[in-house]
Amino acid sequence: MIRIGDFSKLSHVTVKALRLYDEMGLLKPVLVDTFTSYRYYEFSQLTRLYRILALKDLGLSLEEIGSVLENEVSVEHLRGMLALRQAEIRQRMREDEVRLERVANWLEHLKEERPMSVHAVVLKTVESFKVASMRGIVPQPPDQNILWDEVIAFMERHKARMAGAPFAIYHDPDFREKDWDIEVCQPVVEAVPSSDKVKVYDLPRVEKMACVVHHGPFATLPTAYDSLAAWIDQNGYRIVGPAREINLRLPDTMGDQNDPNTVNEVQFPVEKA
Amino acid sequence: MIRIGDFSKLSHVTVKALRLYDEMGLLKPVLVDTFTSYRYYEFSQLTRLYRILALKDLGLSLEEIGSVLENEVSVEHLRGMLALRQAEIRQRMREDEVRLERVANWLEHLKEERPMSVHAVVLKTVESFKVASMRGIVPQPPDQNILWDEVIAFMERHKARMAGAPFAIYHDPDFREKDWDIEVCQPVVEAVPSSDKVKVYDLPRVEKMACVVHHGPFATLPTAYDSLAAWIDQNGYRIVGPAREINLRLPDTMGDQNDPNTVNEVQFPVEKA
DNA sequence: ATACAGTCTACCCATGCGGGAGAGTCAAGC
DNA sequence: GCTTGACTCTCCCGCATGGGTAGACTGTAT
Repeated sequence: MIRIGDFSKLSHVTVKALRLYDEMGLLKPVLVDTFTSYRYYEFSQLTRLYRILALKDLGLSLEEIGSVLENEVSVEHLRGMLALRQAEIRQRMREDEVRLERVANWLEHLKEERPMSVHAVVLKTVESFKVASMRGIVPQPPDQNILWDEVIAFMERHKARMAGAPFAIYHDPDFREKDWDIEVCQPVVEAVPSSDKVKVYDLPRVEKMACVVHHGPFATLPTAYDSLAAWIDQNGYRIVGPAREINLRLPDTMGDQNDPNTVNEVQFPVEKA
Repeated sequence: MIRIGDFSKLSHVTVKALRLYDEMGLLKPVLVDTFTSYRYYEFSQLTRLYRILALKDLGLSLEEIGSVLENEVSVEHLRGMLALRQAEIRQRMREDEVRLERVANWLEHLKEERPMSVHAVVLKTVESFKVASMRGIVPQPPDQNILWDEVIAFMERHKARMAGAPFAIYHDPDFREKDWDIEVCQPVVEAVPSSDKVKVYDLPRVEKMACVVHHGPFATLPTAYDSLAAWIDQNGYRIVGPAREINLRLPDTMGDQNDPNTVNEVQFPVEKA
């Protein structure tokens, strides 16, 4: 019978860990002195300890290891646990690859620019939600207020309640001089019947949406598009749908194109290329 | 100015997380009501929040993000942090590969055997330590007590203190019928001068030692070797040095080859093949 | 007898939040 | 003006696997 320190040296497992395993019931000392509470181990317990370490190496939690050691799990069950672990590890490796790519991308970027001058891009999942929308062809983006007037009137007529910031979807796949295909959308709380011009429907969920927030007058918005496009390219994604431009904070005076406090979010649905 | 719940919906960051970022100083609301303690945010703060998320995606801790955002770190420093992250991620991916291999190996094993009938193999690093050793050619392994007698006498003569379990190193690269090249070693606390027969020296550190504990009479020890060899092979390692057989618990009666309570640990230095 | 190394319990810490309790606040509908 | 329901606030606990420390014993060697 040996004391915990020697058992620790033997096994290369810290005393702290041994005490934890004792407490969790994974490895009880053969004897605990009633008066001093000293733990006493046997050499033969190394077998069990090594089993614990082996299972831990596989990535099982201490609790799982406990049930495996107590034969509380069938072979089938254990197989299931391991298969699950396998899937988890593979998942994490995939994530790590993506992360690695992103880090490399930043390092690349850091060569030229001040760290924080770049627009920060985030990927998020956008759930489905209900909008009142109107789509039409307008000469230039600022002319979309023709569409907005209709939607606003519609909202008031139906006493519909807004459920979020208004936004526009730019359906043209590429840049154009005139005749833009724009859909203006206002999220609504509950369904109201569509009218002739204004449709109410559920915008489908988007699995991966690359988003960037832009802060400044409208004229500077293209820089946000540039950053976003560059990020999408460099991180190995591709655009798979129309852009959304969300008006988080509208100009103080309606239609002022130069208000420096305007805030927009630009979004592109993307997929791994 | 919007409340925390709306800011949360906007950004897809939970209220809990926003409160944490506030507390950590990463993202302070523009206004906190003095009486109600309500937090009020601005749309334009989304930019900063997205920066936080982007840095978090790279794997930086919240604390690191804090210093980056406060411009407390130079571009060089940030580059260093990211390079470090890169190394960490690569390291983890390598580990995951090994883990994956091991899990697959277990799944393979589970087809045939009861889960716990296998010897549990662990890899550990063995630091350098001092031994009193004697090496010689003996007809059969049990004859190594000739060597032991010398070492024991030497220990007593020098009043040397033991620093661990005695063990034997089997220097023959393959199995043999007779004339085994065996070195018996007794770890000692401090250096004593070598004698003619018994040498005292530092056994070098071993980076990766594959170890298995065997519990049972000597005759059953070969099964431990089998398990260990199989594990080494299946996990993509190869043996790069002589085996060690550590006598954790010797037979109750000296030299009893059939004591069922004998405990040994078998070790092989290995390398990734 | 004394010194020193080993061991005990018990508590706080880390990470990035999630969950919940209990109390207070805001906006809308009547 | 009052009620109701949805928000929000501040604590506090939990997670997983121990690391670190303090204060009190204990065991062993000189």
